[in-house]
Amino acid sequence: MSPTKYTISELSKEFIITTRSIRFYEDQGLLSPKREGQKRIYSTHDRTWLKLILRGKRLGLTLAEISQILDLYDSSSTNNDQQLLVFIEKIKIRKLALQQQMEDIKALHDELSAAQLRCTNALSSNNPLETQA
Amino acid sequence: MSPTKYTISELSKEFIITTRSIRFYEDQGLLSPKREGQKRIYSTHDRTWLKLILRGKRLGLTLAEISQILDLYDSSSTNNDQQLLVFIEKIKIRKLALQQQMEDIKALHDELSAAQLRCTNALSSNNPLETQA
DNA sequence: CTTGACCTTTACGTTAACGTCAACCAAAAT
DNA sequence: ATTTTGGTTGACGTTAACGTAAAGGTCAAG
Repeated sequence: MSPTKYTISELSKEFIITTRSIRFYEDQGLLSPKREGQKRIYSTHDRTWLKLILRGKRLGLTLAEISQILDLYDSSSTNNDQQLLVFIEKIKIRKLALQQQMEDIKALHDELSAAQLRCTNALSSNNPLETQA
Repeated sequence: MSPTKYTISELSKEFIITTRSIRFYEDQGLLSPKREGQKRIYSTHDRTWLKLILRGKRLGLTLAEISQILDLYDSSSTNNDQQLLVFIEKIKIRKLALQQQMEDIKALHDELSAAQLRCTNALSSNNPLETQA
């Protein structure tokens, strides 16, 4: 069974980040672990949150943006219609940005594939006589 | 016909970035426009390069990473097999990172959709005929 | 001629996201 | 008992990617 509580160093090892980073995320309000005495104790929820943070980072999001997205995850607990509509709008905008990023990735991936092909074709063993640009 | 030469301010307007940024990219070796006297003159090639730079930024890449990718685009002009093999490896690694990013985007997108749904469902009075994008 | 629009270089300032100490505490191992 | 291990809070340092003047060159229009 996977553990239900984690120390800061356990998480830092699992995700290969420094404890400094984890504390920094807390400073910025992205995490709020419980304490046992002085020591931080992370729940599975905290761990999930951390995973989401790191995924956001891989996508090039700033911590501020990630924070906003994390807020959206809890948005359904709001009972204020006005707020809900705001959330829905924010979500739509985020999804559009992701759409754009998806297209960017596809384009870049295709171009890299083309470059890859040119490289392999340019290898002299495959192409003993040609040196076309 | 679209122009074949651009001033720095034309490009800055077209892509909605500052001239400072454009000059900075040149400083970092990502662009090398010709000069007419003192003034920078950008070719369509430079413009394309700039587009690639901005796309890289949208993907959260650093300028250093973008620079390396731009190098890969020209890699087929190399005639050194050893270098070509290095390029091919680099391209593979880049493509793997893109793959990871793609998965991250899909996951996040799905989760946002779920959150979106929870939000619409949480709206107090049912709007029975409401649909969404 | 001088004003204004656009361009230039040089250089210091700023923000985000940590890195890197320092000085400390507290439980566990030797 | 003391060393080791792992944790804590400051607080200052660092890097990337620009922002923001400062100080000036050029060229057409008024």
